[in-house]
Amino acid sequence: MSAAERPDGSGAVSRGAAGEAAVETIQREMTIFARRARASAGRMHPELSLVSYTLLGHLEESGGCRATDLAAHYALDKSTVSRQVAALERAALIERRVDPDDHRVQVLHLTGAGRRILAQVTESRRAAFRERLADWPEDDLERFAAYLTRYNDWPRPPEDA
Amino acid sequence: MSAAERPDGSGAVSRGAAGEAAVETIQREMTIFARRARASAGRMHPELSLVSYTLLGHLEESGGCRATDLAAHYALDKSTVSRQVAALERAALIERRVDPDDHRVQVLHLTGAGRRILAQVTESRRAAFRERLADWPEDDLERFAAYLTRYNDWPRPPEDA
DNA sequence: CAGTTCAGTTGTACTATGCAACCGGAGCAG
DNA sequence: CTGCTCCGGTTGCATAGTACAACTGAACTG
Repeated sequence: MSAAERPDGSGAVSRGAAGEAAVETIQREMTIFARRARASAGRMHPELSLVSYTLLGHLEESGGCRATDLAAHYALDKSTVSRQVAALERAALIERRVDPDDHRVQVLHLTGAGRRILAQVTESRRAAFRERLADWPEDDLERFAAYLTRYNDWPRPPEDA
Repeated sequence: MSAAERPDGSGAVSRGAAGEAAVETIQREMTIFARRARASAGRMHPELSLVSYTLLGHLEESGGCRATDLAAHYALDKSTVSRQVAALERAALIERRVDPDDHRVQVLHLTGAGRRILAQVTESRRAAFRERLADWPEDDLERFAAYLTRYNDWPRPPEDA
């Protein structure tokens, strides 16, 4: 049962042998990437771990949010976020502002230093990517970017039928 | 200095705005993927963490090797590998055979159970990837696979000129 | 006002990891 | 053979990141 064993009308196309091989390759390469990413996640930058970087990035995009939002968005425990936030605050990269409307809430904001470090790390990462992708034709870059986006855009929000 | 500031003849193409945006997207999506992979690496499978899975896979491919080889290949500390190996042995997924030629060396081999679990985890991962990629056209799968392979194939071996 | 809900913190435990120190066999020089 | 060194592997720390559970204090609800 190599290919057309999908009688489920799920909208899926049947896979030929080539498609199966491609899925296999994607799995393997994603695994390799995940392992490497894991290995370098801590030492991504002397200042910022991958998680901290992500949290800071979220604060930048959102223009400030609550720790609980971060936890929910990234499927982290609130205690984990609490400690990460504490560390980032200790490093003066973020600050907490108690929400005047709800004293339980602490809205997190990037500080100037936080914005600076975030930009710096982003730039250093961007440079690394740019170098790594330096000899890719522009067409391939755009297709690869689209594929990655599509890959990550899953599971799609359960588009309530 | 947005684009054609690369007077270095490095073989790199100059990037237009679209190419820059694509690099940016690739960076962002790879970061997202890395974060998710990190989050699920431990609970990838009740039996096997991502690292254990990788080590088992290497043993399968290589048909047995030393712990030091694993450490070198995956840039892990030998102590880390030692402990992982100990756990895998405890779980009876691998066995050690002292090299008769060099009593310092323990050649690691998959056991039957190890092979079975590895195959099972591989299959379960493959099924997950298949589902995730179910509605991708075959052409896109193949291109995506090729892009990922190319991406991971870096830095290339220092092709001694 | 009392009970409940919610944001966040803290205590505890566990896993993964690295570094450094160590152990024991192997190989080599004399 | 003896002694030194090299090397594979283990073990003792220390650290980071995480989760779970219990707790604190504020806010909402009836």
